[in-house]
Amino acid sequence: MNYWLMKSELNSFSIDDLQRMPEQTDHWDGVRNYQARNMLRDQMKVGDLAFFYHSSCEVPGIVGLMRVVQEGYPDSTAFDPHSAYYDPKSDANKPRWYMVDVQYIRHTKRLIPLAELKKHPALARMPLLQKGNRLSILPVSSEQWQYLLGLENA
DNA sequence: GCCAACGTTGGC
DNA sequence: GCCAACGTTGGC
Repeated sequence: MNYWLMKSELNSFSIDDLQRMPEQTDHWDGVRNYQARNMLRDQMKVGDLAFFYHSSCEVPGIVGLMRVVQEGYPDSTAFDPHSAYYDPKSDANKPRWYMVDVQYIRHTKRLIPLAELKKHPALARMPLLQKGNRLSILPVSSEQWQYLLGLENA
């Protein structure tokens, strides 16, 4: 079982949006980075857990938990000329981009800000905190996962 | 295959 | 709005 952190811009898709979806489930579409694509396509498994992370907002940070409920399959928005994520070079017969389905579990007890994560030596190795890392899908170790859950009550 | 130019991400 | 960091594109 793997752990992940998935970023979404607050004003494009928030954890509240996910909670409001039917079955509190949605596909995580629009990822257009090959490293992230590889994780979506090859590594994320049903039952994996992920933190929901709000980016590009006043206080970026971890806001909730979700579960992978459908493994990687082709991201249909890549084939839709009307989608903001349309990629004319992605061939439906040989899909370039993938998505998974995720289900809302709960909000964290509080927003855990990025600035706070940076203060914890135990988290220093998190890919999220590495300089220049812009990936929207990031792995989290089980130790880091447990540690982060502990911060909820801090 | 190199690399300059350009676009995007995302914190601040 | 700024800008650092990184990825992608395309000419050569």
